[in-house]
Amino acid sequence: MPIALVDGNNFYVSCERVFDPQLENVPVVVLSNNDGCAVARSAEVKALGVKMGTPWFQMRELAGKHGIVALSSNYALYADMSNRMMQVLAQFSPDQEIYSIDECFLGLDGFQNHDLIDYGQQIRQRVKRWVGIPVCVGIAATKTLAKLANHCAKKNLAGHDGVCDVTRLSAAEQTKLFSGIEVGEIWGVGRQLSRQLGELGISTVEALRRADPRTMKARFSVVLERTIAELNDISCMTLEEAAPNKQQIISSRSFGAYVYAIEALGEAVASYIAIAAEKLRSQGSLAGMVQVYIRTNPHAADRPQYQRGLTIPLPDASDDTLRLTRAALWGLKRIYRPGFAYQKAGVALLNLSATATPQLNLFSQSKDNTRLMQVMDRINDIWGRGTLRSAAEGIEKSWKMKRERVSPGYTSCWNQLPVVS
DNA sequence: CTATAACTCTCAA
DNA sequence: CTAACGTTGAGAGTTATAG
Repeated sequence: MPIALVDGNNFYVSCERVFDPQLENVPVVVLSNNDGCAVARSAEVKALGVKMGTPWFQMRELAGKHGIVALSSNYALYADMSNRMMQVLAQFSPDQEIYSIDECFLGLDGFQNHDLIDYGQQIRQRVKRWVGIPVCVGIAATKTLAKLANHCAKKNLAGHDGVCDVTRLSAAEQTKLFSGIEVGEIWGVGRQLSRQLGELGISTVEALRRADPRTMKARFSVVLERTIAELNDISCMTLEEAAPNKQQIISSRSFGAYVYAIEALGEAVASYIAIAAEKLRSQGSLAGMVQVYIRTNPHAADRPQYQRGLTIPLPDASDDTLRLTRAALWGLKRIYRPGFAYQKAGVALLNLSATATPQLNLFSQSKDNTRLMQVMDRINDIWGRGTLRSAAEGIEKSWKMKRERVSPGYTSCWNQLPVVS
């Protein structure tokens, strides 16, 4: 019955520290794509009051004063470290749900005889020793409570140094613990709900736990009703071990500098299609519609604003990068307006269906380049993505995102390994 | 009218 | 020197549309 939620401590920062020990005990932030906002903060940075999502330019002064090291995000590195961590964690239970890049649930059915706090400590030690990443472990009867327990473990609200087992607490201890935690910490309770619950006088976990499920369902939603049940040890969310195929695949990015010309926008759109189509093929799906969208910078209030998207239905569902690209570029031509400073473009593949049973169209014109796509995927898998690509993606890619402080590909690129003498 | 498609809002990491 | 603020995906609920 018990479930553990294992979560890496400021995961991206910890990944960087594994390969550069000089970052240990130093304030470190990892920035989002385009070096925009802080997406991971070391404990030292959190102590300086830097909030999640703070734009880098806003904390620049503080960073200078306190020697904050800022790094561009290096997703190849984090994905690799994540895989290693998940493999180690899988050794601790036959039931694992990988929930995100840095956390997973472990089903602990049949482990009731173990000392779960001790088991949690073993998990922490092994991941630290074998992968180098510090993690915390929350244990409870439901996923929602396990997430909450993990929060307690991270904040060390219940002792036991990085592990919190809620099932071991008495009713009185639970009441005390939950009374001290804001509702917003609960999984599924975001900004809007926190505010509205607050207006009803429900501002702590304990208050929501005690709220009447029927009333709350009527006032808010089934989702909140389920959350309340989960807070009361009634499990409503099962462990999902196999990730289902995506229903939509999106690829979008901000540019390193403003883009004005449709030619550059087209290169970006073609590049994003290539990324999305690769994911599409890897899950064995076909796309029935292609969406393309462009926008100016909404934060630059003094500049003229423009934002538009278009969804293009395909005559036949396809996974052919070249066909999807043609559709997207056709759409781009329709929505493009000259004279604007574009900051971002994106594409989405929608209406996904399985490759095995393609919907046949009586009026089908062209055939997909199936073999070409297979060859392209193999080459790019071996030599890195973008090695073989359509000319539409462009060569220079002057629009590509800013990554001024990226760490080496420690685990993914031989010639970026630092030389130790 | 109903069934479904399309869109909006919220949440999460 | 200046300007500079992420990405991807899901689900629920609402609105628009087709038949």
